[in-house]
Amino acid sequence: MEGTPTSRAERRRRTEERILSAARTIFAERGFQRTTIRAVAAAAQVDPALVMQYFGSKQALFEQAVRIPEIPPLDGLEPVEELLGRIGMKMGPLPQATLAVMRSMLTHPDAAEEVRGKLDGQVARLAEAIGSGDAELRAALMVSTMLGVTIAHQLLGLTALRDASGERIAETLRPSLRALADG
Amino acid sequence: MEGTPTSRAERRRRTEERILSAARTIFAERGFQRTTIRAVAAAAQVDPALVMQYFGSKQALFEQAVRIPEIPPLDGLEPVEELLGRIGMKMGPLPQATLAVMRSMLTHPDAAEEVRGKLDGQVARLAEAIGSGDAELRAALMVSTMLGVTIAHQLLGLTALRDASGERIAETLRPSLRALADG
DNA sequence: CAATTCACTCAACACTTGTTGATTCAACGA
DNA sequence: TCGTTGAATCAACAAGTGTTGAGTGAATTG
Repeated sequence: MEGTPTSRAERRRRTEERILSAARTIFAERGFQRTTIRAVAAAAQVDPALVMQYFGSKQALFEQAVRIPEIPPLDGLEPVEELLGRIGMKMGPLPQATLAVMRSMLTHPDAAEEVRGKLDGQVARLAEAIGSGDAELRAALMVSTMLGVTIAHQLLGLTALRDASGERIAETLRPSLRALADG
Repeated sequence: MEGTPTSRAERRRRTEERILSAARTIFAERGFQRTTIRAVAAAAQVDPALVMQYFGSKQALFEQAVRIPEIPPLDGLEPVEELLGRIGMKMGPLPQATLAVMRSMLTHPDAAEEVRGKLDGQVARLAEAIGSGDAELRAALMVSTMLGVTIAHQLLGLTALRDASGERIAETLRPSLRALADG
C-alpha cells in the first residue's frame, strides 16, 4: 500500500479516467443501448450515482468517452497507400473509442451521425485527391470498402479474416483500392 | 365495410402477418434493443399481449420476423458478376428482414451470429469458385466490400452513395472486385 | 340452440434502468 | 483546530419494458 496519492484533484482525475476507460470498453463491447450506467460504474469500482454526478447523463458520458483525436488528413501524396496504412494499423486493435462509436452506429442515431460525418469528410478528401469525373463515387466506394473490412474483421470477427495479418490484408486489398482510385 | 373475411383461421393468419410485417419494419429501423413489443403491437393495431401469445417472446418474434429464404448459391460461372448483380438488386431497397438482421448485427449477439454464418458461407463458396492459393482471404475481402457498401448505402446513408444508381455503383465497383477475384 | 373454442383485450406484476437528493467523511484552507 | 469543500455512497423514485393470467365476446361445432 503506497503510491495512491490522496490529493483531492489527483483522486478525482484518476477516478474520472477510470470511469471513462470502463465506459469505452463496455460501449465498445455492447454498444450504447446495452451498456448500463451500473455496469460502467461497477467496472470502474464506483457508485453509479458518481458517474451521473461527473458526466451528467449516459448520453454525455458516451459523447465524452467516444471523443477521439481527429483523423489526420491524407498527405495528398498517395491516398491509397495512406488508406492501406491505416488498415494496416487497424489490424492491430483499433482504439476503444473508435470501436465504441462503430459498435453503436447502426442503432444509436447520434453515433450514426458522427460516423456519417467522419466518413463524408474522408470521402471529400479522397475525392479531391483523385480528381476525375466520378471521383466522389469512387472515393465513397473506397471508404465503404475500408468500412466493410474493418467491421467484418474487428466487430463481426469473420473467420477468414481473423487469422490474416494486417500486412497481408493490406497487400491483398491494394489492387482493389487502386482499381477504384485510378480511372 | 366488406371483404374482411371473419373466418377464424383467416383472421388469425392475417393478424399474424400484420404483426410480423410491423416487426420487420421496426426492427429494421431501430434494431433489436430499441424495438419494443408495445411499438410493434401498436403498429399492427393489436394488444401487446397478443404478440406474446403468438410468438412467445421478443426474441422468438425477432427470429421469425427475420427468417428469410436462403441466398441462392452462386451459379459457379461468374462469381463477380453474381455479386455485382446482387448489389445491383440491393440498390433497390433490401428486404426488410435482411435490413433487420443487419441493423442489429453489431449489438445483438444472435443477429451477429446469423450474419457471420451467412457471410462465412458466402466466403466459402466464393473461395471455391476462385481456387487459387489465398482464395479464402480474397473471397473474404470481396464479401467484406459488399458488406461495407451495403451498410454505407442502406443503413448509414452515406451522402455520396445516396444519389448513385445501383447500376452505376455496380459498374464502378466491378474492376475492384475483379482485382480481388483474379490473382 | 347450447356448449365450447379461441382470437383478442385488460390490468397488473416484476424487473431494469436512468436519474436524483440527502448523507458521510476525508482533504483542505484559515 | 475548526469550519468548509467536495469526492463518494446510499436509498429511492419514476418511467419503461418483457411478460403473465384472468377475462370477453364472437365464431365454431355438436
